[in-house]
Amino acid sequence: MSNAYNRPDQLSPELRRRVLETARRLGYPGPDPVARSLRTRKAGAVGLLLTENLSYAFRDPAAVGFLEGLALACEDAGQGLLLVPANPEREDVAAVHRAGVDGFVVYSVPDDDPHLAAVLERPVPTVLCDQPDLEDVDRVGIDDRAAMTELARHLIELGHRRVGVVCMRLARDRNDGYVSHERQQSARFHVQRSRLAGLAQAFTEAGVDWQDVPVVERFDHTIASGASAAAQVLERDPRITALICTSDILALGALAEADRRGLRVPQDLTVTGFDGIREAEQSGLTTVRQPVLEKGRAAGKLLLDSAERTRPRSVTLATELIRGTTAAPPRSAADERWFGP
Amino acid sequence: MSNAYNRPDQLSPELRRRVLETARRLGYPGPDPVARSLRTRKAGAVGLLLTENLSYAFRDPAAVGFLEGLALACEDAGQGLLLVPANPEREDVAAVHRAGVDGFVVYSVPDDDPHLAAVLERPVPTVLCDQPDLEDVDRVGIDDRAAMTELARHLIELGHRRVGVVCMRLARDRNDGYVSHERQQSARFHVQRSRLAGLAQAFTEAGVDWQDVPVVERFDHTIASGASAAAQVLERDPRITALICTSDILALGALAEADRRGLRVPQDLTVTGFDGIREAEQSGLTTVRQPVLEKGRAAGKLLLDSAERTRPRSVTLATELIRGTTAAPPRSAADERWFGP
DNA sequence: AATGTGTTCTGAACCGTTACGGTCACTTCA
DNA sequence: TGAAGTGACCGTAACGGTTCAGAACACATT
Repeated sequence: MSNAYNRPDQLSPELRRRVLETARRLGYPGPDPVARSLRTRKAGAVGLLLTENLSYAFRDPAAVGFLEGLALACEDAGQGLLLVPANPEREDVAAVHRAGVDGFVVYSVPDDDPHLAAVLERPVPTVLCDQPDLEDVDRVGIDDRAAMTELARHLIELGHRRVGVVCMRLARDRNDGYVSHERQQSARFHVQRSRLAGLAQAFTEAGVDWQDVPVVERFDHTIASGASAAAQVLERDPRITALICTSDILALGALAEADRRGLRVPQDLTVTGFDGIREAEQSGLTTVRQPVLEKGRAAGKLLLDSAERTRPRSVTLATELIRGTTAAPPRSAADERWFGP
Repeated sequence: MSNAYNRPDQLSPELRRRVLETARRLGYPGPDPVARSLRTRKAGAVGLLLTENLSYAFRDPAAVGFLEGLALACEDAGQGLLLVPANPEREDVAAVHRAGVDGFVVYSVPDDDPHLAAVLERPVPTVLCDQPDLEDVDRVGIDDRAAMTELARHLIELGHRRVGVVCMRLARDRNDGYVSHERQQSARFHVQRSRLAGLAQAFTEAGVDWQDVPVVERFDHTIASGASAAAQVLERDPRITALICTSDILALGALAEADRRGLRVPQDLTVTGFDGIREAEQSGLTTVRQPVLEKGRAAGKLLLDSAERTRPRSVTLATELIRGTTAAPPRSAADERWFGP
């Protein structure tokens, strides 16, 4: 039976014909993929875990880029890509347990995510993306911290000393508002933690007291969130000369808010992002371009070539600082800095 | 064993503890999802078939919107979403056979696609999207033909009579160039066929000989393709006053080409699209907005509520004509029309 | 003590496939 | 003619769960 479908060379054409003929007559729909998977111990698919509403992945251009790269790698290997429905609100890990896959890619989830723990318990290879190094697990990512430090130094060189920060969700709980120093350091999202640390380092080195820098967090990663967060920063300290956002999406919101307030960018206020999505570069934002597609592809390859080399392996991709329409701080602000307020 | 994990009420806490304890000691990784699927006859996932390179789905905003909606529906139902790697070049149907899913959504593939045939042979519910009605299969889509007719009438009202068309791939073979009348009618992609038919009807009714209207096809669905196709149309007949594209992506390319040629839009040339993607509406394109997200969600719901109602069912969603920066034909062209060239 | 009732636990059948080894017929060559 | 070799075909045992019938046991009732 099996041979008739999958191994035509193992039997005579005559028999094969006969088998297929009766199969059709009996209404046999062809070998069952699940049973086959059980027997061969291969699901023919890769699982993707992202702790966001699944649909979010399609709204964030950076995530879409990552998906595209990952899909590319899967396609090359003839593997399916299973999007695992992991709702961040509910702690329902069942979906992870039920996923019939040969391996997992985990994309930017908090360190303490129960879904992540569930994935690691499964006896299949796993690749972590945008996560800290974990024992015995493959990893792919960028040097968020160094990239952000570079961006910060660029601003510092231009003369910016009074800055504000808008960042994404730092942990699983919703905390829309100011971020304490403590919360910054104990942030559960590796990416956000690293980026903030990079900023803190650069500005501290430049003699700025990081404690005084307002950092505002938003749970939802949308342009609207970016705008409202920017507003909150500007209300706390209207005299900041640069608004650093930890993602382009947030930065686009900040741009909108600046516009609403009649602030010219970059003359009155410099805004920066992170990721290098198309919309951001089009709008002239200063940002860090990271190879999201390449990241996805690398994650897929790492997973699918699991045999290769000694594991765990770690891939760090290069980033590039995009100098958009940044400007020196406005005169008044610069003067203030030199002569006091 | 099974009970210890899934049915805690069926056994004493003491035994459950003991079972789990020894399981852990033996390094048992928890129930195997594939074996469970085999027994329960549920894969817990929905398959998505699109005959494009998988990664393409993430590059086309309309497709991304569809995916988002579908993902939304799957998430609600706690189902995974499996992207089936179906390469349009190779006729490798194996991936369809190997997909462990409880049902399929098929998104805009040609009528004669072998992958589609393979899906229909599988004994699982299926929902077709942007496909013609098929016996015994659920369907969701829009009225492409009527929508395009409406758009055409709008142009006709403005006075456009000399138009050109840029369309997407009409069949599985690559045919970058002019499209014969015959090829138009026998197009294998339902969506493209319907849109062309809608145009033909409206313009014929307005007294335009459809045979004279240049229609140029492009295999790849990219902005660059749109631009080159627009160039081809304009070379064939530089005096056209409106360029109708069957997708926004192509239309964006046409806009770029118009710009390159120094043609002002819409004063010198009117350009229209189809889909209503964000970039298109931002650039003021006249287009038909279709609810892509809703389409994906509807497809998912239809599939997941398979029990409900009598099948097959058919859902047709509403579209909306977006009147962008269309203009009447330039004077010269209008004059020509009245007084001859 | 025998019977009934309810609970906890055990064992076996089944899901549909593939891998493997064995049977059998038939060819080849000494 | 018989032994060895070849290839086609077939039967069976897993794969790892879930489910369900019924065994075993505890306890209450007559």
